[in-house]
Amino acid sequence: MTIKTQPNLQNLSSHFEESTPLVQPKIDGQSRYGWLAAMLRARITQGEWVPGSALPAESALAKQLGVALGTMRQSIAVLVAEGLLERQHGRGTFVRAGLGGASMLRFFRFRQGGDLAAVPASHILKRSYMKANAPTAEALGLEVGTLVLSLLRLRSLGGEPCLLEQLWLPLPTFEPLAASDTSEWDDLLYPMYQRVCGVTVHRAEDTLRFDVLNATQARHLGLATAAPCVRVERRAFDMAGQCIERRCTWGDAHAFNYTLNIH
Amino acid sequence: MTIKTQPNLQNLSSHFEESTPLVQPKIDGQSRYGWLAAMLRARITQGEWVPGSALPAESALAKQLGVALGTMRQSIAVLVAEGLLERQHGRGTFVRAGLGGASMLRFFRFRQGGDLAAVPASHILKRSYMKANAPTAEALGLEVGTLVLSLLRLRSLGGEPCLLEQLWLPLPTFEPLAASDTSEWDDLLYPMYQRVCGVTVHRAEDTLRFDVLNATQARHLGLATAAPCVRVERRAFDMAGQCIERRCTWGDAHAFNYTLNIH
DNA sequence: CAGTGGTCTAGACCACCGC
DNA sequence: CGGTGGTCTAGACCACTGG
Repeated sequence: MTIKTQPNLQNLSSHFEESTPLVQPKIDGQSRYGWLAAMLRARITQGEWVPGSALPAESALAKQLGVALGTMRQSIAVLVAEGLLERQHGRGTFVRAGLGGASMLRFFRFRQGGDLAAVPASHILKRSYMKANAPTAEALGLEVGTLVLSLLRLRSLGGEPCLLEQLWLPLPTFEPLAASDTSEWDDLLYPMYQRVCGVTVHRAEDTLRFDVLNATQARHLGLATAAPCVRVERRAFDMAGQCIERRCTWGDAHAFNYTLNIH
Repeated sequence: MTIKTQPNLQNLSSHFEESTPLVQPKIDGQSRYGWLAAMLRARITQGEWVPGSALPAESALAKQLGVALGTMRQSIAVLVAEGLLERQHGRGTFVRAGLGGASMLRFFRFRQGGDLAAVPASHILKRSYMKANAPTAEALGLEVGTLVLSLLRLRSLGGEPCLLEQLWLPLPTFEPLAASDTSEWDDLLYPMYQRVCGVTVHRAEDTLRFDVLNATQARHLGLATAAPCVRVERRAFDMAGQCIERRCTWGDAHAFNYTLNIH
């Protein structure tokens, strides 16, 4: 006769009053690995293990939660597929550090000298508080008119301007960026969001459109007014799925170049 | 003591002289499921199971090949991830029918009346034999100057032209398309490739660029000469990874709209 | 070397499908 | 109902990493 052991929930009662309970009820009809994955997901998004750090060994987790090793592995595989975790043979299972290479350059061919991994220099042209208009409010899940932090930013490669960006960031999360000296900022924003504001960008959604430059945009990019451009509207999300950045990027349409695979 | 059984290779010797041997040597260092996947892949791409048909049950395959069920499942999972197979709970494991919804419309917003799944009507403007130029030869893996079949095609939604396409197809594979009445052709080419030429389009690679229309293109699309457009260059591949179509598609840049997710 | 994830086994039982 | 894929177990052994 086979005795089906029940998962073991002890040692998990130290947290309470969290937004997502760390010990979740097993929804009827849900697989055990799906339920394990949901619990791990909650513990990760709530910061029990910070991005870049290692989880306990799968064997330890399996024993702690009272499930078989294979089941534990399956639940971890779910989170790896979601991009939340990363496994390294012989080293451990790690919380992913967040998006690094989400460069807008992926949509353009400004590459000079074959340097595909070049990071364009960043120059903040303007920083201001601003009332959210309808698209920004909708993106960030705020009421129209809520105060947000807005940035105007020019990115250059080899001294040549290539991309113009406007960003809208919710408060008070990004309040730390309102005071610091913009000339000291990094060329990459997302690692800085993490370091300065404690926000990890885990996923982004980019929408591409054709557009023409207005006079101000054209001046910044060194192009003619009404020159054709590609406009990328991005929404970036943290690990909990909350949108924490709206961004519009403009680049010369003649430099546009993007390849994708269809399966 | 544990006795490690050796995989069983009997009942697989009926084919020989194939381009990829159905019974492959197990490369040293390769996992058993990787080796099983390679053998299944060869049997699929060589037509042992035609697209849309079912494979034997995983339990039968595992027994036939002398491996544990879990190992068999893992090898099938590889091919599912590659898009070669599709599993349906309670029904079976099937060879995927090929790309159907690879419409170029994904890049444009011509949708009228919210009908997102509308298939634009197809009209063949021209069909001719042509010597492959450098880009076409490179794409199809032919010598420059090799004869290929070329098509000029206009796609319309609600009577309004929206996309202009030129295609280059290798011979003799697509010879059957050279004779038939083009007014009888389907609106979707890929299912027709499969039915008429026995070619399954399994994967495609699309490269997007900004361009302007020449006079002829503009006339067909009902736009002005030199109007801004987006040009999509596609290479389509069969199950064996061979490029079997080169295609250029032009559409109004103002209708361009594409969203992608970054992880 | 100890500790990690990766592979593989041989079972059991469950959930879904179509007849 | 029989046949399919999906879940889960409790082990064993392998391969990689780092001190």
